[in-house]
Amino acid sequence: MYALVDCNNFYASCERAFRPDLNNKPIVVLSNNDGCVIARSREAKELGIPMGAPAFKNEELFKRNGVHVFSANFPLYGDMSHRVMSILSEYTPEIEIYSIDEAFMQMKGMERLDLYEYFIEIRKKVLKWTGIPISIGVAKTKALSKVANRIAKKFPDRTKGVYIIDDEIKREKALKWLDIGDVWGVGRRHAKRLKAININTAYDFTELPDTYVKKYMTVVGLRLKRDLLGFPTIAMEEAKVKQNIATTRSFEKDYTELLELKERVSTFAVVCAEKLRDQNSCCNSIMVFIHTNGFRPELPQYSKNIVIKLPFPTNSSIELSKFANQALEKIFRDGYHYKKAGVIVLDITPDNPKQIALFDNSNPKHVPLMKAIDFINNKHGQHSLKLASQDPARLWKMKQEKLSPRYTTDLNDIIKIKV
DNA sequence: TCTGGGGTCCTAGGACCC
DNA sequence: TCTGGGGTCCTAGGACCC
Repeated sequence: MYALVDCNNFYASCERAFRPDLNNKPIVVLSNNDGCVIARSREAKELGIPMGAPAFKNEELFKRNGVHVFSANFPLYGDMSHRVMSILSEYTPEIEIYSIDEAFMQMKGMERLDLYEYFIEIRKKVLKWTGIPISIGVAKTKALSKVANRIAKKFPDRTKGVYIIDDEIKREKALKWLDIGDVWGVGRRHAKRLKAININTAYDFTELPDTYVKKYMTVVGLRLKRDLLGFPTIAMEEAKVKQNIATTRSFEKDYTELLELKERVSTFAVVCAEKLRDQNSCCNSIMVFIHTNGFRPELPQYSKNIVIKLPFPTNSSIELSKFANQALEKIFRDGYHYKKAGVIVLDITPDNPKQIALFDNSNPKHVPLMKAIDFINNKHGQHSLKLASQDPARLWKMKQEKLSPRYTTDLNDIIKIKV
């Protein structure tokens, strides 16, 4: 059996874990720059606040209903995620961390356990140790465990947050209940096409001929169909190094000068380099893009990206910053109001062993230098040391007016208890 | 005034090889 | 009249996930 464990309203729950006064109150968490709603507590969902709603369009609604608004605090969410996952890891040797708030657990060899009781216990422990409520779906395949998880979430009172699909009757009933658009792996496009031919539920989908599924949804759709039928087809995946790493941001205001953009791009490249070193990788290509603000159609629009093939594989902040700025100079045009930029490192290869170029003119001194920089930044706080091409004052330059403390990752922010 | 950020996989078609 | 067969690599675009 597979279990899918999913944290309920994860970001909102993280904020609430340290603010018990917000129990049963509506909470929303905003994206970077305090832009859009990216998480809602149950109470906020019940107020009809849609996912992705721009914050500035909903200020009235927030105020009227006493909604507690938070800027995204990713260091907090990342750390809380880590805590939840490490508890789950104690209950099975085979776990796949699928996203910041979800994990698949394979329960091979545990057939004789009372799985319902087992997961109820896990749920209690996670709640007690972290303050995060979770829902758990269990079934014969990964896709079906996703379905079971939806049922656990939808009917918390009846399921106590754990639902198991363990026979054919439950499987059929669940699939007939689930709207096709809510099936894992069926997005907006496929849902629309399927509904047009009167395929409305997950069950209808499993009745389609293989040839049709293959034609319109490729082998991906075919695998999904098999998995929903109860034949394990989508396998557990082991943790892999990333194939692409992106660092991109919208700005808090428009930029018009090349110099301003260079500073941003330099910072993004440095962060990409840090992420590369963190997974012991180098990149062989780098992409830089810039955009004007698409929400202001009255202004002239421009967007462009460029990929540069590097002369040698590297994860040096200095090299990547240099190449990123060379790339930027090639695509920058005067006379536009830029709102967003990003750096993406591609063609990622291992740091060791490293394939060196025949005439490799990379500077070998960068390796110990980066080690020293990482050491210092780890010890004295992220980005204590920066390149001179970066703004010494600020890292992201984002609007973050409702930021909560970093309760679990910064000693200065640790929670205070009255005595 | 103000609208996020970060990933994966698959396929078709073009360019090239012998 | 009539013009082969078998490959690889790369890229862009589409679809999906959280």
